[in-house]
Amino acid sequence: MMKPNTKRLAKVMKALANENRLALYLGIAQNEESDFETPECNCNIRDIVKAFTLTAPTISHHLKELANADLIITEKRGKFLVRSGVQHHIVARINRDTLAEVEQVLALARSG
Amino acid sequence: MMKPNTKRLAKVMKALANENRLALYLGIAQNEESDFETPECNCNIRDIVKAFTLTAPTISHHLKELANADLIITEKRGKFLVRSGVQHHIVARINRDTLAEVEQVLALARSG
DNA sequence: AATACACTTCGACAATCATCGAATTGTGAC
DNA sequence: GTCACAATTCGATGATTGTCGAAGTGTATT
Repeated sequence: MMKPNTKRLAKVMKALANENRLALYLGIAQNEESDFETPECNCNIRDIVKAFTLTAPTISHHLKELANADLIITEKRGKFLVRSGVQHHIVARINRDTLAEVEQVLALARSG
Repeated sequence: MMKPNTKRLAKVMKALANENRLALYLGIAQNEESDFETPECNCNIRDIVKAFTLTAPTISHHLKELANADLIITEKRGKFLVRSGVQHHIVARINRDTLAEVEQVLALARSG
């Protein structure tokens, strides 16, 4: 079994080590599934973020951190439809490869 | 499915978010299996620690942090056999319950 | 072009953290 | 009791982090 890249893994863990950032990540996980592919989705970051008390700069910072650890993939979408309330700029989804990486190492730890 | 306790989970992640501490944790995982139950084991913390460049206080700090996040369980063992080179004070093993907790949340994130 | 949002970048600041050396405590050997 | 070694506790210190408000950028509506 390959020795895990602790440096890289630690970076991923660090990205999940902040309560708000973790909640953000899990929030994205819950929303992405149904909405990401549909163009009319109102599943942009904003919808998730509304539940947080953090300011926009902080959210932006956290998102960058998650993306930087390859935990999420973000996309800008330029569809504005203010009248109908659909105005999404950024959508995010979970990067399953990274998730799998982490799970693999943990499984390795479990079995010695 | 129960909403994950993000506060607690973030604490666990934080304990794994430092490269050295993560390596320590994985090192324990690798060693515990074979040695923890045998009384003649030379699988004490010291053996693992030898590979690190960190000083004793730092190791102690990291171990406490891991234990505090319920990631490992430590035990003091008072067996000294200096002649034969076996002198172990502390042995540690992985807490599988916590590991399972983490894996569960990640699985939840994977499946949306 | 002017307005309206959504988001990012840029300092700034307090809080937390990783690490160390020195001193202390604990445990077994002699 | 004393010696040797293992581990912890106690500051101290430099580095990193989470958060913010202010200012800037981009994009679409009017």
